[in-house]
Amino acid sequence: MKLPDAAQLSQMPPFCRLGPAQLQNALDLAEVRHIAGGAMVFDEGQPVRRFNLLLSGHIRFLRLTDEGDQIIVLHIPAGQVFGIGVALGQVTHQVTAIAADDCVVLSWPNAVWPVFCGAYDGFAAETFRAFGARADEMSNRIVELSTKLVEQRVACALLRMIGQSGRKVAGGVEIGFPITRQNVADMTGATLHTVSRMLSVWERLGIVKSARCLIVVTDPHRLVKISGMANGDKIDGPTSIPPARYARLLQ
Amino acid sequence: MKLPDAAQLSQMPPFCRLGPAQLQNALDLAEVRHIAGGAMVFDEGQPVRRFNLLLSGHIRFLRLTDEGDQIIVLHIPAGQVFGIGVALGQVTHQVTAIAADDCVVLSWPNAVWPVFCGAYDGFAAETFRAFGARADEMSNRIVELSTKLVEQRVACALLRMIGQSGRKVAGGVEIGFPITRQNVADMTGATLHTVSRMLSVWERLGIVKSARCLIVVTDPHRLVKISGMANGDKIDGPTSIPPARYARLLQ
DNA sequence: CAGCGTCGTTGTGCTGGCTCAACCTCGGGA
DNA sequence: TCCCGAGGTTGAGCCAGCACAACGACGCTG
Repeated sequence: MKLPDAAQLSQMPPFCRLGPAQLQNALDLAEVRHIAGGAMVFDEGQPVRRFNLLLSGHIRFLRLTDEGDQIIVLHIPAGQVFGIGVALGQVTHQVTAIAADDCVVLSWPNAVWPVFCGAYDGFAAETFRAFGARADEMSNRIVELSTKLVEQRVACALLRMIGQSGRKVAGGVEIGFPITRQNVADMTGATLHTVSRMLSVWERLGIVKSARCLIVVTDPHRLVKISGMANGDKIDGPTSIPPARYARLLQ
Repeated sequence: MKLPDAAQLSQMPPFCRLGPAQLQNALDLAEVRHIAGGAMVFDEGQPVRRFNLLLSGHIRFLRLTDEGDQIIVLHIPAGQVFGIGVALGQVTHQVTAIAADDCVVLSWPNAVWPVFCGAYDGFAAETFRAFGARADEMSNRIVELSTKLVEQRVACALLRMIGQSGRKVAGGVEIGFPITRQNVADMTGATLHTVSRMLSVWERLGIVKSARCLIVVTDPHRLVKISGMANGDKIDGPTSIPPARYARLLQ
């Protein structure tokens, strides 16, 4: 549980181009929090007072409905800023942030935000970029929820998680933080029961191997096939446009 | 079809705090496009070369799947910048932008972006803010798609549209741009058939009045009731937290 | 080591909304 | 004037996935 140092901070994308003195200065202004897995970082509706940087661990953004459902909107990996209502013009947090595993979080008061943005152009630019990625992920989720079957959505969710936080282990790639069937259900708009059945079948087929709060994908390729994404998602660059896409758009 | 002038530009949030000389300068650098309803502004997968400001009209962001489904991700009202891959670190457009009605669009080459951002702090800040709102909307959509029935989602979609682009008319509020049942279906992840049935029933109940490509909401209050949102959505500020929300989060 | 809470599995029935299908209505073009 | 295509309505049947239900397995705490 040693305190974070400037070297560690300089690894984080928004800070990577700062000099040693600036890094130390940023550290001096920061509050360090060690957050246990499952604990809340901030809650939907709370006023935004500080903005945060996740040094290590994983944060889950979730929304709770009046009926008691919880929906996992995003997972934040280490190295990203989050809870930046100060930049987004939000007085209160729009989501609840919960530590998926043990986390180390730096935070600064809102007033520091413009200082950081002014310190060098890269800071705001890097944050913009991270936000573009999050917007893309959300738009992908909307497309999935609108068009895909539960089975495909679960496959997409697993692939997304091993893509963002996968850890190579013997015989496959495991999801880098504790995850329950219920969590997967909360990500895909399905029920615990359906997800459980699905993983059982996939385990029998040798596609995944799972245990309590742990999922290892042993055959990602087959999962991609199930997920039904041709390749259009997440791969950037000049992709050729499949003619079928225009079925309804053009006459 | 007269050309836009500096006065018009100064109405737009990202430009509202610029002086006359700066406005004229921005205008001089801009390309003006008049886009007919239904025409494409840019397409998913195309390289990002310019960023845009919508002077008037409405833009629809949509995604097309390989199966030929189209999903409407967002509607952009006049006054917002869009297609700013240059800021978000995106080489290619992630969505297709189509004019919902006749639009006037200003656009600038990517290289101008940092110039605008440097010209005054408010430009980047205002764009950030607009992006925060879009992220909120998408996160709301994800929650809706995950937890609500089609009927509630359609009600939410109508309410969102009259909230963003509603026009007061005799006997209700009409959606401020042409919209088909298919469009509504594309927004809610439903089918044309289901939406059509639903609007028929609502018309009989006196909740809406609709015609070809037009929907007028005559009883928004009843629509809110159907949509099933207590009030948690879109209203900002310190809302009290309903205890039911913690049903599953706390033991 | 007993008790309990969390997490997971599996079976059974039911239903919201999709698919398939047929038909209607309006508006524009030749 | 007729035709044609886009948009809209309505009916019938079916099935993916949810609700309900009961049980099993692990790991903590006292």
